[in-house]
Amino acid sequence: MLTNTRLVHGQHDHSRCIDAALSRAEDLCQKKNAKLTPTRATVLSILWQSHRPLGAYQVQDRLSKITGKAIAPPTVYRAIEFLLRLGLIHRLPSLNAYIGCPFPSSEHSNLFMICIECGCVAEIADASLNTLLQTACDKTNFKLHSQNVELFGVCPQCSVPTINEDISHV
Amino acid sequence: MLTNTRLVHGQHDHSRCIDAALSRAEDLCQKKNAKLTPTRATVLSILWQSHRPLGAYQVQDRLSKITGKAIAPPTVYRAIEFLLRLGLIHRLPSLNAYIGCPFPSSEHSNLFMICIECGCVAEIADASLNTLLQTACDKTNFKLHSQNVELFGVCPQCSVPTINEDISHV
DNA sequence: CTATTAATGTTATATTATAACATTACATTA
DNA sequence: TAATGTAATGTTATAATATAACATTAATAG
Repeated sequence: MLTNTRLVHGQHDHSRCIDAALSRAEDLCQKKNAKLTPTRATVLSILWQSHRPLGAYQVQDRLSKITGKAIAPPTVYRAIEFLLRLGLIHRLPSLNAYIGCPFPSSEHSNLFMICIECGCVAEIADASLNTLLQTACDKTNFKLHSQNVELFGVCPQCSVPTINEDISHV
Repeated sequence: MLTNTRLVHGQHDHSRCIDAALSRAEDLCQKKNAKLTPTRATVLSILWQSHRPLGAYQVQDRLSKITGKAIAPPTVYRAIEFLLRLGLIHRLPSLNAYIGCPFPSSEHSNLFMICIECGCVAEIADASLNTLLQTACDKTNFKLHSQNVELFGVCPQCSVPTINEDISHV
């Protein structure tokens, strides 16, 4: 089971997450002959600032602040579309929000664990789950193409009773 | 495995689906002491006109035509909210659309098979799947509250090569 | 260098959803 | 029955998310 649960749900040096994500993105773009332009790279890094997803207009705000100039929605949505196509980010439909993908080049199940307390999102790629979903589809002759699995609940950090509501891990 | 796959993916007397849904709704409202007002009942029946989900503004159009008067968005969203709360309908976040629930009173997995050809949506309640999801969450100490599982693919009707593109089953 | 394509900028607008407040319907009970 | 409270609906305005359409600029290939 491939997952970034440990990082998302625990204290860690997050700058390494960001660096790794950008480096993976560069590799993938090289491989696929796609251009990771400044705008696209910045949007990706914005989506990696934390393990919480951001809405397009939150990205817009940050992008605008970083570049120091006004950014129109299409700019953001184009970058998002590009990153989605390459599998570098995911859209979480139930949140209208976007988040960096921790393992963009591996086959995975688009399974997200969304904390309803702190908003952090961990991703899981689980073969046995995929198999089971595939089996359910086979039974009814449904040809599975893609999927979106959103699990809502409380992450380990948030379910520990704390004095000071520390959510710095996300 | 509880499912309405057979109905959704095959020819059937759809008026019976509608009648059954409304009858279930009446029972549930009685039990829960909730009022199935004309507006709410009409919205429910609109969402049961086919096995394809409808957007809120599509519901608005139809409700407006049925009642012969202008309907404002809040009216529709309130009815939808009521029906969602009772579990009589579901929201499909990836489609911004709503669909009647075929088994509102049973525990189920909110698992949807969405046909990318004809748009029909079948729902499945599968204990083994729920167990597996629960297990995955347990492994990472994530306390699961609710879920949304959307499977995209091609339904059996649409994957049969046909001469006349018959999608009357949905 | 120039033609072509890809990327970005710009303006406007579509689509989905909700806030805030007014009014009406309905039930309870004084 | 009148007064009261609550639930439901009506109404207006607007927030939040997303895209269409067209203009401009940058990058790349021939």
